[in-house]
Order: sequence, then C-alpha cells, then structure tokens
Amino acid sequence: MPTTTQLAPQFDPSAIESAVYGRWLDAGVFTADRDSGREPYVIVIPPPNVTAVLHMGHGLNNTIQDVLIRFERMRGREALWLPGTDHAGIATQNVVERIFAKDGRSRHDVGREAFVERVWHHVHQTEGTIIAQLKAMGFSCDWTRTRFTLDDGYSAAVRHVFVTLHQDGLIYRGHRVIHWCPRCHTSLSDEEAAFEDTSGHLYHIRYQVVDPGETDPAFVTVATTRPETMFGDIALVYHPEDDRFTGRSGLTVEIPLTGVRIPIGTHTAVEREFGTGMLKITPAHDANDFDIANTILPNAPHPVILTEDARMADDERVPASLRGLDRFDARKRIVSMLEASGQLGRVDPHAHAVRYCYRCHTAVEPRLSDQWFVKMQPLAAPALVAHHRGDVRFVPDRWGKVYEQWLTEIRDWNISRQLWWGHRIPAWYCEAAGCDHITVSERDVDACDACGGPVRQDEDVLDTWFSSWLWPFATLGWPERTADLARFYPGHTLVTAPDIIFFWVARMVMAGYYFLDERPFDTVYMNGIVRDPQHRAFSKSLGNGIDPLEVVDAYGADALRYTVVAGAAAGTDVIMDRGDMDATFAAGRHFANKVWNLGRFILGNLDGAPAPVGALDTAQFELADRWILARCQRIAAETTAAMERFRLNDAVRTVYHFLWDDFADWYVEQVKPRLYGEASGGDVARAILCHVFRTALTLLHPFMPFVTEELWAHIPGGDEPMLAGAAWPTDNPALADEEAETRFARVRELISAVRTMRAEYGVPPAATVPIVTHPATLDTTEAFNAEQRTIERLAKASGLDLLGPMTGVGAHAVLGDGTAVFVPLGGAIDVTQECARLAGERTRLEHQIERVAAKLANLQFTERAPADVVERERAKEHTWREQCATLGDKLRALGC
RNA sequence: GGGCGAAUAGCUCAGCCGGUUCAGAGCGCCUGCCUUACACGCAGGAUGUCGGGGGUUCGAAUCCCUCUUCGCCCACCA
Repeated sequence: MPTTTQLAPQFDPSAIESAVYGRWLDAGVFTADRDSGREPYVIVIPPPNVTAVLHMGHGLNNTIQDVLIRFERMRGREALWLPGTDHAGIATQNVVERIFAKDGRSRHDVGREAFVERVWHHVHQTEGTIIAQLKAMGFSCDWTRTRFTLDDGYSAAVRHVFVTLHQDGLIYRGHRVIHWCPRCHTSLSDEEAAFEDTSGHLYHIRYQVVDPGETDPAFVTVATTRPETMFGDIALVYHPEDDRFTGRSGLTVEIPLTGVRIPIGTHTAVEREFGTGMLKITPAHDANDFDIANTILPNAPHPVILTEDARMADDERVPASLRGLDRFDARKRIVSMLEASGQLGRVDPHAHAVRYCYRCHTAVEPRLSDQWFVKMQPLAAPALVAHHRGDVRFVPDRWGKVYEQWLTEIRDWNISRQLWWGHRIPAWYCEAAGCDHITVSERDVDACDACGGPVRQDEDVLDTWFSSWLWPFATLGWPERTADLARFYPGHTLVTAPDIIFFWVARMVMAGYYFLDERPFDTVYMNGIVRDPQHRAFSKSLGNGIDPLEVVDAYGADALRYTVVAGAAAGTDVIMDRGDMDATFAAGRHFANKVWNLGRFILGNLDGAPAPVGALDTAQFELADRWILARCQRIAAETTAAMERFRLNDAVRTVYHFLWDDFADWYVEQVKPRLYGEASGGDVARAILCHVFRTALTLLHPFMPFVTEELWAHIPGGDEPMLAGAAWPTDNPALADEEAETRFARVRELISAVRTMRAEYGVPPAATVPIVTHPATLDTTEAFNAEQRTIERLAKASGLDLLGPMTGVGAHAVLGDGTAVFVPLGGAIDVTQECARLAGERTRLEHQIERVAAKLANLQFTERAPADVVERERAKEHTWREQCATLGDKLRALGC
C-alpha cells in the first residue's frame, strides 16, 4: 500500500508528466475505435501552420478541445480528436525564402525543385516540434490518425475537389484585377489582403484638354491618391448628372508628362462629392476602374504599367526617366515633375484604407491578371440555411452574425497563387498551335484532352485554404468512402478563434454541404485571443509571446491548462503577462499542488483499501459524511451542466472550490480525529474520503489530466485502471441530502463566527476557549444533539471547547438563523491588558476624529474648497467613527 | 460609412435572459500561525457611488436611451 513517503510533499509536474503521457499512449486510450458501437464525438484540430512552433494561443485553443474531448470520452462516447498540421502555403514559403535570403539568395536562384525540397525539410522539423508541444500539454489526440494538408491522400482529395468544381462550372479561369503582393509575388484572395487605415495624400492633377472649344476649359483636374498609376489611365469620367462638367463628355485630354490622349466619359459610379468629381480610369490597377472601363470602353486595352514587383514598367506609356523606379519613389518623382510642369494642384492629407498582404504586410497592388476563381454564391447558400436552421451554431452566438454577413456578401474566391509551395493546380494548357484548350484532371496528363497536343501544367499552386476547407472529411480518407468517414463524419465541435471565420469556418461548412451533403460540425466554439497586458495580440515582432513549453517546464501542463480555461469565458480574450509569469500561473500551480497534497494526506491515512461507499452502513454516517456526499453529488451535476453549456470556466471553478473549500478545508479537517483514532468511525471516513476524492479527480481530469491521473493510480477503489478511460460521475439521487447541507452550513457558520471572535480579541492560537450557544434555538431541538457532536469535533480541531454558562466577560455573535454564540474570554486572554490596549486604540482614534472634524469645520468656511478633499476627509471621519464604535462594543463585552 | 464588443476591488477577470450565493474569484495587500497533507499552506481582515447621465420597474451591475473612452470586424469615395 502506498504511503506518503512515495509522494513528494510538493507536486513536481516534470517528475510525472512524460511517464503519465506514456501510459496513456501505451493503453491506447486516445485511439478512436471505429467498431465500438458507441456514439461518436469528433473534433478536428485546427491544424497549426508548420511555419513555426506553437504559442500560447494554440495552448488555449487546444486545451479547450482536449477538455471537451476528455469529457465526452469519459461520458462514454467514442471520442476522436483528429490532429494534424497545415502546409500554410504562402506563410511557409516566406519563412524558407527568408532562410535563403540570409545567404543573399532568392528562390529563383535555388530553383523550384530544390526550393520545395528545402521547405519539406523545414516542415518536418517544425512538425516534430509542434507534435512534441501538443503532447507536452497533455492533449489526447488520436496520433494514429495524424494528417498533413499536403500528404499524398490529402492531395488526392484536393485534386478531386478542383476537378469536381470545375466540371460543375464553379471553378473558372478569370481575367480581372486581383490583389497582388509585390513582395510575395503572388495574387491573394480578398480575405488575405486586409484593409488598414493609412494616412496618405490626395493629389490634384491637371489633365490638359486637347483642342478645347471656346466654352471648354484648358484643363480638368482629377484627384487621386495614386499619381503613379496615371500612365495606365484610359479615360476620365464624371457623374452624368454632375452640372459642373456638363458637356465635357467626349472631350479628349492628355495624360500629364506623356501626352497620351484619353477621352472623357460619364459613369454613375462616380461619387460627386469626392475630390473634384472627376475620376481617372486605370483599368489594370484598380478593380472598380476595371469594371467602369468595361462598360464605357469595352474594347479598349488595359495597359499594365507596373511590374510584378511594383516598379514602373519598361513601357512606352511610362516616361523613360521613371522606368524601373519603385512605385513609391516614382510617386515622389512624379509629384515634383508635375509641380515643375505646373500640372499639380492642391495636395491634401487624406486618410484612407489600404490593403496589405496578411503575410508580409506589404501594400497590396491591384493588378490585372489571369487567375482561377471559385464561384461562391452556390456554395454559400446551404451554409446560410444551415445557420438559419440552427444546424450550425456559434458559441457565443453573436459570431453567427459575422458568419452570415460574409456569406451574404460573398464574392468569388481567387484560389491560384504564384507560389511554389502548395498543391499544384491540376490544369494543363495545350501548346499546340490554334488550340487553347485547358485539360483539368485528377491524374497527371501529358496530352491535350481536345487535340492530343503537347501540354504544360499550370505553374501555380492553390490557396492554402483551398485544402484547409476540406479538413473535416479529407482527413478521414475522402474521397474514398472509408470506414472512418462513415463513422466519424459529420463531426461535432469546432474550436477556433474568430479571426478565421471567413478563411476557414465558413468555407468548411460550404465544402461539407457541397461534397458530403452534411454539416462538418454542429457547434463552433469561439475561443478568445491571447494578448499581453497592453491588449496586443502575441506576435514574434513584439517579442511578447509565451512559449507553452516554457510554461510547462516552469509550472506544469496542468497549471497552464487551468490558467487558460479558468481565465477564459467563451469568446473572451485572455490576458497573459510575460513579465510576471509567476502571478499569471500561480492559481493553477497552487491548485495542482493542493490536489497533490490532498492525495498525499488520504494515502497517508489509509489502512488498506476501504470498503466501497455503497457497502457502508449509512446509520454510521455523521452529519459531515452525509453533507460531503450530498455536496459531491451536487457538484458533479453542476459541473456536467456547465460542460454541456460550454461554460468550461464555470465547470473548472466549480470543481476547484469543491475540492479546496469544501473537501479540504472542512471535510478533511472534520474527519481528522476519526482518522487518528481519537474518535470512532475512522473506517467510514476513509471510505468516504476515497470515494469523494476519486469523484473529484474524475471531474477535474479533463482540465488537469496529469496530476489527477497520477493520483488515480494510487488511490484505491477505482474500477478503471486509467482515469482517462474512467466513467464520468452519473447522477446519484440517493446521495442528495438537503437537510445535511443546510445543517452543515450552520455548523460552518458557527465555527467561522468563533474564529472571527478569537482573531478579533487576540486569543492566542494555543489557548482553548469554551463556547456557548443559546439554548433556545439549538439546544432543545433533536437535530442539535447530532450536530452537537460535530460541532464539538470541529471545535476541538480548532482548539475550542463547548462548555460553560453564557454569562460573564466574553464576545458574542448572532448567526444567520438567530442562534446566539457566546465566547467567554476570561480564561483565554488577559482581560485587563486587552482592555488597556483597546482603550488606547480608542483614544488614538478619538484624537484623529477631533482633528479631522476641525479640518472639516475650517474647510466649510474656505471658499472653493476642493470637493474631493472634503469628500476624502468626510470618508475618513466616517470610517474612524465606525471603528470607534466597534471598539466601544468590544470594551463593553470585556466589561471595561 | 456600416456593424460588433468592452468599461465591475490595486491587477486580470467572472456575474449581465432583473429580486437568496449578488456585489464575487484568483493574484496582490494587512494581521496571526512552520497546527506531522500542503507556507504553492491555514485562520482572520481591508478594498468597489459595478465608466458618466437619463429612463423602465416595487426593485437594475443585470433591461432601454444617451454620452465618454478603448478595441475589433466589414466596406469599390478614387
């Protein structure tokens, strides 16, 4: 039988964590069984990017998933938590490009094949670290099913999707203005080019009118934030009802600095209030201009005057002196050139939103090009219906609005990226003369579908989210109709952060309905974002991040998990202070230690395995026994209810306070005399200690799996060898006992009242003090006879005795039910000395009050006495008077 | 321009489908205790006009309006 000597007095997480995790793996408790017949419960992990190792945000997100998975597994469901990682196309490519950049090499110097090979190397490295991190935090993923969004099977799924959507007419090749990142050299989706408020200038530029008539002006002025794009202008337009420009339509103007001639036209999309009301149309470098150009000049060319890295193009439309200049340098040069030629008007400061690349934060360049797009509207419709019907819901539900808004205003999705790292687009262009057929195929082809001519595969890869959106089913073997897919799709809960609702959540719902005709999950639980004390999100550049492994090493995985769960209601951000890690993780660490020591205490006081509670003679139960069993039963029900409502923070706090405040502070203390043989009933106490502690360990296990699992191995009486596989406590109405709860609450109140009096009157801890309760309320009732014993026991544990008449020198208190408690103090303290001390204290206070009263009287006559000063002095006076009154009561009690 | 969220004890936050956990928790702070499970502990204690103002109600931290201050998301005024 284990004894306390086997457990260290302080919980040392590092001493047990890896061994405990090893036992879980050996027992296979994390592996979902296809054939169990149990109702499945499935969570797919939001696959972390292989770009970098995990941070605290992942710690939070995955802890919540693990809590849910362990909870459902213990409740008897076939729980599958499917792990994996995301190849994170553009992000990962950037990381590796930076590695090469250190040697001054670009990816083009290295070549596609060698570059991709180097990326794989990086991926294997970080993937290993990520999985080690997940294990260190105790996550119960089914590692036998680990996937990667770029593994072979997954690629097959991606190709199948591309081909299917293409056949269904939902994927098409489009020629339009897209967001282009000049640094990453790729196009981006709308979501990847995020708006950011930027302060710039609004430049007023004069376009010379060619051969003006008598009533025509010599020039028209256009306001633009981007003068450098004017060489790509093909027209100027104004609103057809704008009186200021009546009759100008049809005139010709010259683009400044080049003299290229363009017409003036009208279009209703022009905002009359903005700028001069005259808009320049640059179809190749502005999406709106592109649309306008197509309506007013459908056959006009769309000159591209910026290169892929956003320099002025080597083009005849661009003045020779500007060619090759960076767009922002060119802007400055152009402005001074315009100034010199007298064609620059006002320059106003102008705040506007500019899109930036979400991966490298370069200002995105709108650029005309050919890309692959997904037609989204048909996919979005079922996803909207699903939310309306409640088939997919959000926790907290306000995020549903965000989801709906995006789906309602959805636009086509640009899915092609000019990158090397990712799923290569399965499209082949025919190179035969006169054939422009594109072959789209799941398998590699070497001949054109249409003419049999030679083909060349599209160089581009797919948006990384084009693979992520298949995660809930591609990970289960789809498009094969695997047994896993049949059993574990659809899933249940998705746990993620709100910032990827568009990127990922909504798209998964769309893909789920389109390809499997079923939702991928029923609930989307939104966790908050982990921030620093200045409420900034963690980021590498700020250096404010916290490495979960660091935390696990210093405080233990259980402390980390407790901290993030207790600190985060659904959807609220979690603040963590890197500068004060001790304070941040104190509560969790202290609690783990408390639980550990409870285990130590119980083990140290066992005498063989105790009988199961069911086998005990309830007639031998004392009040405290009945109370703790009832309380335990109530807490189990409350915890379960909180879990079902996704109130994980409430659930863990409930268990925390039960274990600490009820079980440790009251039951364990009450039971000590019995355990030590000073009172009878030790065997009953031991049995109940084990039973309640085991139940509490079970309730706590999803949150703090390591310490609970380790103790489970030592505490006798569990049916299951491993807590991770044990059953969640079920309702046991037989143990409910409201009467015991009420009566024990009175006992607690009595003891607390006595303790307070002892503390207030300075009774030395070693001194024994008799207490008396008023006979009218407690003494005469039947119930009190039973309580009397408990009170005596608890009183003894607190150094109290229940004796003596309710007269003489002493303190009293009245409890909530009207019971009067009297503590004779004569024998415990030197009354004369205490009186002198209290009287001295009172005199001091009285002097202070006199002074402040005088000050207030003065202030009354002082004009413009600061109100806050008066307020403060009044408050002081009030507090002191109250303290004075209390002292008076005490002095009277002592008979002085 | 539109929408959402937040403001509660020194700090970080719960509570917020109105009235018995209603002013709370953890950390910090003050007092006394190394009582043989735990000083990562035990006992006791202090601290808040629940952002300002108005309203609804018998009653509001909790509902409505408004203001202030922060934060986030969406958006084709170039």
